[in-house]
Amino acid sequence: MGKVQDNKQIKLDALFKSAYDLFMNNGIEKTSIHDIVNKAGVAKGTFYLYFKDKYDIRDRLIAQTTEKLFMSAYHALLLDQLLYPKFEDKIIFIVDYILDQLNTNKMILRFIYKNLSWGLFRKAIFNDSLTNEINFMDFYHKMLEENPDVTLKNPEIMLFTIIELASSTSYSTILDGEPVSYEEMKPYLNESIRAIIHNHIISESNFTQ
Amino acid sequence: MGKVQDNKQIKLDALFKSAYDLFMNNGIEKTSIHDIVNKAGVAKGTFYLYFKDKYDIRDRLIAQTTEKLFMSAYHALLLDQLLYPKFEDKIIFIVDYILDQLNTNKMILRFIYKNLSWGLFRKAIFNDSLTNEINFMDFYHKMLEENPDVTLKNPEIMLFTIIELASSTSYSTILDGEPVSYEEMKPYLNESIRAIIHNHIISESNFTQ
Amino acid sequence: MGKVQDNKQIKLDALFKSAYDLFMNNGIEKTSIHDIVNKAGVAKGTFYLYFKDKYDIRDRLIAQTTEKLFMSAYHALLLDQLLYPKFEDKIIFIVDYILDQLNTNKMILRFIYKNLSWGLFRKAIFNDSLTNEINFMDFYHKMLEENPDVTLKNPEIMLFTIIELASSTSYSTILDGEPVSYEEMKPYLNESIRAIIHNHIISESNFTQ
Amino acid sequence: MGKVQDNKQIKLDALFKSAYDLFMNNGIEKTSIHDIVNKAGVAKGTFYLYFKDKYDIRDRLIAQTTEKLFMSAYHALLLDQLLYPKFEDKIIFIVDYILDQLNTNKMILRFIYKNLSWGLFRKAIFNDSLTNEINFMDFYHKMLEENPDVTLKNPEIMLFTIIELASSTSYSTILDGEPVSYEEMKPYLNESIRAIIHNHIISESNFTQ
DNA sequence: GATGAATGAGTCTTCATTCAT
DNA sequence: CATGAATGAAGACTCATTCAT
Repeated sequence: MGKVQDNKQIKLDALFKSAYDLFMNNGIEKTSIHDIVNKAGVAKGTFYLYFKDKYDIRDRLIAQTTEKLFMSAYHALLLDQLLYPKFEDKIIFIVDYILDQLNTNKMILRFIYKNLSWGLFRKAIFNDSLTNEINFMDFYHKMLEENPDVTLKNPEIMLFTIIELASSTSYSTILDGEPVSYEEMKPYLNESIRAIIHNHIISESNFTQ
Repeated sequence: MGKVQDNKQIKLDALFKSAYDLFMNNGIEKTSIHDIVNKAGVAKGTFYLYFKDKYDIRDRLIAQTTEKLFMSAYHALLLDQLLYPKFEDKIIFIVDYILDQLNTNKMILRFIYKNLSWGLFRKAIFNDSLTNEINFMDFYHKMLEENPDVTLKNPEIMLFTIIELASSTSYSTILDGEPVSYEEMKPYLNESIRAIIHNHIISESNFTQ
Repeated sequence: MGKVQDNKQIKLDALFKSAYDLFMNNGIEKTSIHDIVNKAGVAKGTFYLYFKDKYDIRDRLIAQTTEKLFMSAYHALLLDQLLYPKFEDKIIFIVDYILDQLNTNKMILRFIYKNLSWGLFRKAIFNDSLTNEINFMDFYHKMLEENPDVTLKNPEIMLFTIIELASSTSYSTILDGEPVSYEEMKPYLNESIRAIIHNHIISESNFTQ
Repeated sequence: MGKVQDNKQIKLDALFKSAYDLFMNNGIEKTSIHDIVNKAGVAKGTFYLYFKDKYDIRDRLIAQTTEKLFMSAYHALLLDQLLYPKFEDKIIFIVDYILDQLNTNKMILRFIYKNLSWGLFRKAIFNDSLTNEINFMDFYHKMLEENPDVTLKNPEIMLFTIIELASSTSYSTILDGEPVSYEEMKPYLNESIRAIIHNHIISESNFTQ
C-alpha cells in the first residue's frame, strides 16, 4: 500500500523535475509531452494520470517556483530582520532578494514571467493548504501588524502594484538589458517602490506625504 | 510600373489587415499562415514574399498598433493641452487615454501585451523612419522642453517605469479583473504614477513636491 | 458465501447498467472501458473478471434488450388477444408494438440496429436457458399452433423476412426521417408485411394466393 | 496547368483506390489514414487536401460503389430487356443481379451495408450531376413509364421497401448464412418482393392482385 | 476476488515551408 | 511576381489490457 503510494510520488516528482528542466532550458512551447515523459522515464499515458495537459503541469510548476522564491526571501529576511525595522525596508529587501535570485537564474525569470497571472500568483503565495506551513500572504500581513505605525490604504493593491512593477521592469532589464541594465535600473526601481509605498501610507505620523 | 507597385501595396495591406483581424479574434497561436492568406485572398507563397514568418508580421503589426495608440493619445492631448499645463498631468492624461482605449478594445491589449518588449516598443515609438511624421519620442521630449520647471533624473527610465507599471497592472485588471477591477485600480495607479514622476523630478523651482 | 455471490451480482449489474446508459447516450465507439467502470464505481480490472471486452458486454446487452422488447410485445398481445384472432393481426400487433417503443426511445433503436445480427437475435429470442421462462420463439410457435387454419411454407424464413424488413425500414424512417417519416411509412410497412405473410401461407382455404 | 490538374487527379484516384482496397480487406475501423496514404504513396497532409476525414472518403466511396452496382445492373437489363417485359420482372432482375454481385464479392456487401443510409443511397443513385450520365432514379422512372399498365401507390416508398428488404436479408444470409443460405433464401425473397410490388399496384387492368 | 497504476502503441490532425508551374 | 499542391515531421491525446499488490 505504502509502496504504491511511494511509487506514485516518485513518478510525480520525476515528471515535475523533468518538465521543470525542459521548460527552463528549451521553453514551454519547445517542450513536448514526449520530451517530458522520456526524460522522466515514464510512459506517455502516465503523464495524463497526473496532469490534464502541458499547461496544467506548467501552472503547477510556476506556483511551486513562485512560492519557493517568496518563501526563501522571507526566510532570509527573518535572519536579518533587526537590520530592517521599517516596513518599507522589509519590502525593498524582499524585492531585491527575489530579483537578485532571478538575475542569477535568468531561466526562472523567463519561465515565470510571461506565464504568471495574478490569479495564479495568488494561488501560489496563498499556498492552498498544500502544506501546513505558513504562507507568504500571512507573512505580509504579519509584517504589517509588526509595524503599527504604518497603515495602508489598500495593502493588496499596493502589493500587486509593486510586484507588477518589479517583475515587468526586471524582465526587460535582466533579460534584454533594455532600456538599461538591471544594475542601472535597480536604484530607480527601489525609489519608485518607496514612492508607491509612501503613497499608500495613511498615518498622522507621516509628514513626508 | 506604378500599377505593379499598387498591386503589391494592395496585397501587403490585405495581408496586414487579415492577420490583424485574426490575431485579434483568435490569438496568434491559433492563427495559421493558411488562415491569413485565405482571408487576404492571396496565395500561400505570396506571404513569404512579404514576410519572413508569422512572427515577422506579428512584430510589425504590434509596432504599428502601438504607434497608433500613442499618437492618438498625443493628438487628443494637443486638442485639450490648455487643460493640462503641468507635465505630470499630461503624462497621466496620455496613460489614461491609452488605457481607456485598451479597456474598450480588450483584444488589442491581449494582442500587444504578451508580445511587447521594450525593444519592440522603442522601435514603434521611434517610428523608424517609416513615415516622415514626427514620432512619440519627439513629443515626449517636446513636452519636457515645454515644462522647463521640470527636470528629470532620467527621462527614459521614468517613461519605461511608467509604461511597464501601467501596462502590467492594466493587463491583469482589465482582462482578468485581478486583483481588482480596472475602475477600482485606476486611482491607485494614477497616484503611483504621480509618485514615480515626483520621485524623478530634480528642481529647486518645483514647489508642488 | 451468499454475500460474496451477492456482491458479485451487484458489481455485474452495475457494469451492465453503466454500459447500457453510456452506449445509449454516447454510442458504443465513444464509450471506453474507463467510462464504464467509472460510472459503475468498480475498478478497471474488475471489468475483465466479468467480460472479455467491450464487445462482449455489448452483445450481452443487445440480447437482453432485444429479449425484453419482444417479451413485452408478447405480453401486451396476451392481454388483448381476443381482439386479434387472426395470425397476421397478431404479427402486425407485435411489430407495431415494438416499433412504437423504438420510435419512443430512439436510442434503443440506434443501439440495437447496427449491431444486431440474426445470430445474436436468435440467441436473444431463444433465451438461451438464461432464465427458466418461456422464450419468444416458443410463443411464435404457439401462435402458429393456435391458428391451425394457417400453414406456412417456412416459418423461420418468414419471421426473418419480416423482422429484417421492419427493422431496416424503421431505422431509416425513425432516425433519419428518410425517405419519409415513420408515421407515413407505417401503413405501407404493415401492408407489405401482410403481403409477405399471405405469400407464405399454404392453405386450401386461401384463395388470395 | 493541365499537368497540375492531371497530377491532382492521379493523387485523388490513388487515395480512392488505396482506401477502397483497405476498407474492403480490413474494414473501416481497422484502416487508418496512415495506411491509406502509405498505400497510395502520398504524404499524410495530402489526404487532408482532398478529404475532411476518414468518413468523408468512406461516404464518397460508398456512393461511388453503390452507383456502379446499380448502373451495371441496369445496363445488364438493357441487354436482355425483351426477356423481361413486365415491370416486376425487371425489378426482380435488377435485385437478383445486384445480390449475385454482392454474393460474389462479399467484401463489397460488408463495406456498403453497415454504412449505407437511405440519404447516402439516394445521393448515390441520383448521381448528383457528378457525371452527365443518366442516373438510376431516371431509369426507375423510365421503367415505370414504359409499363403504363402499372401504376404504383408510392414508387419511392416501394423502392425503399424493396431495397431495405433485399439488402438486410442478403447481408445476413450471404455473410453469416443466417438463418439460411443465400441460395435457400433467394426464392422466398423474390416472392416477397413480388408480393410487395403487387401490393403497391393500383390498376384496373391488374387482375393478379 | 478486487484494485487501479502503468503501459506505449496507435490515431488523428495541423502547419510552416518549398518549389514546379 | 504569384500560385497553391505537396510535404512529412511533430504534436497531443486515447485506451484496451496487464499485473503487482
